[in-house]
Amino acid sequence: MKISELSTASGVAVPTIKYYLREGLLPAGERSSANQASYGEGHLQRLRLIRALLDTGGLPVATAREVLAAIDNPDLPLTWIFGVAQRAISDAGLYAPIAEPTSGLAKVDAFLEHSGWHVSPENPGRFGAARVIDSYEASGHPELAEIWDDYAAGSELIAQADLAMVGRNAEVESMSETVVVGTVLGDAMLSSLRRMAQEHFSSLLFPDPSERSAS
Amino acid sequence: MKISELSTASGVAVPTIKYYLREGLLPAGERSSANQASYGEGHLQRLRLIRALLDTGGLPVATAREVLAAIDNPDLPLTWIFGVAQRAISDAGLYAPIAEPTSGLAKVDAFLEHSGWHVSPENPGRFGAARVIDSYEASGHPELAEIWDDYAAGSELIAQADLAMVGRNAEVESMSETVVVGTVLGDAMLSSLRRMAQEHFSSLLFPDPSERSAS
DNA sequence: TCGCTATGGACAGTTTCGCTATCCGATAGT
DNA sequence: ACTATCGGATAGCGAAACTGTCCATAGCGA
Repeated sequence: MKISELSTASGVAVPTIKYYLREGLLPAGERSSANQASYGEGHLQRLRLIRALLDTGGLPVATAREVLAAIDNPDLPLTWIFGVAQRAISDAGLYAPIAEPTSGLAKVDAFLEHSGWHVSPENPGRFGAARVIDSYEASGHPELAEIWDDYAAGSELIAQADLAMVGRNAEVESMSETVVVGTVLGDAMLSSLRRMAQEHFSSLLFPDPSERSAS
Repeated sequence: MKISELSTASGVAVPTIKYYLREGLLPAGERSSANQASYGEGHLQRLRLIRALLDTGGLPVATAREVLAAIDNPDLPLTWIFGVAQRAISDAGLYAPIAEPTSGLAKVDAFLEHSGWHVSPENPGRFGAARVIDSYEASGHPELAEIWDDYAAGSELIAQADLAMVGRNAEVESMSETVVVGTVLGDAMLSSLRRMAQEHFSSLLFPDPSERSAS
């Protein structure tokens, strides 16, 4: 397969593929001569994975490169892959370490204490959650932090499902890829499900006769 | 308060405040003369809300403008505010309507059918979830769709908490603001909680003696 | 009152990101 | 032999979110 065929097969424009090659997201094809390279099924698969991470997962290109490098590294244990995937989606400033203690950080740590969750201090989620709580307070809506326990209960279910997936077929070769895709796309899935569930319960709480009264 | 004082009080640079004024995120100050305007406590509060939506919620400026306009409109019923907030965080292409049926869309609809969730066809979450499932499949990891039920159960808990918050104090004046902040920042909160819960259950499943063995 | 500084407003410039377009010299295929 | 592609390198583009520069004017201390 040459680059133009890879392009039509994947739906990704040729210059874009060249860009991904340059950026190291996609490994180079097998060079058959000075100006000819051939790409295989693996390249097509990789390209689809790239688009999933970028389009659906919303990762920046630079981050996708790191994640893909982690997938390609066979020496990384699976538990590390989880961490790599986490750090990847936590690239943004939201999850960056917080230097000095804030009110939100204290609340997060208090929760970790009483819930018994075993979380290291540098977990990006710890900083992200702290920042969200601080934002609740800064924007004048501290009461939003009250629903923390229900959020945590939901997250627990979800994370257990995530881990169960790993535990079930930890031997599978492509497991690290599954972990990455699951972690990266999982956030998008959750947001989508929350939107739907919100509408569902909203329609129960506030039945609106003017809209979709009969199903 | 003049603009420079508003700047130091909020930590937002003066040119940035001017930018927000231009973009209509922040209402103009009260003009006292041709080159003097004074800003009040409300402006400071609004600025903090803006930063929460942009920085923590990750909204683009244009979207934040729409959300803020919805908050400012006293005629919108609370149930609509929910929809506005949802559409706001669903601005990206991920949640855009899908024209022709896809495998993912069929799976989402099948779930809605058997779960009894009452969700309108144009709910952005429906398209987002469908796209994620399609990405699972395209990237070669369709097994990830298996955890759907647990994800849905978690989302249900979370959405119920969201709605309970509204039901509890629906009379409060700033409720629409609370709904928006809660919906927009809720996604960030959830992602953070998921990161922490993942680490917690990961450490249970794969105890790693080399790392934080003693708490 | 004088003069310095700050102000509000308009507008142009900057940076980053993710592509996209243009060249170029070297084949591959006919 | 000749022309259409190919790969590779480099430059350019457009959106987004600021940031910097100007300028006429106004506040305010000396």
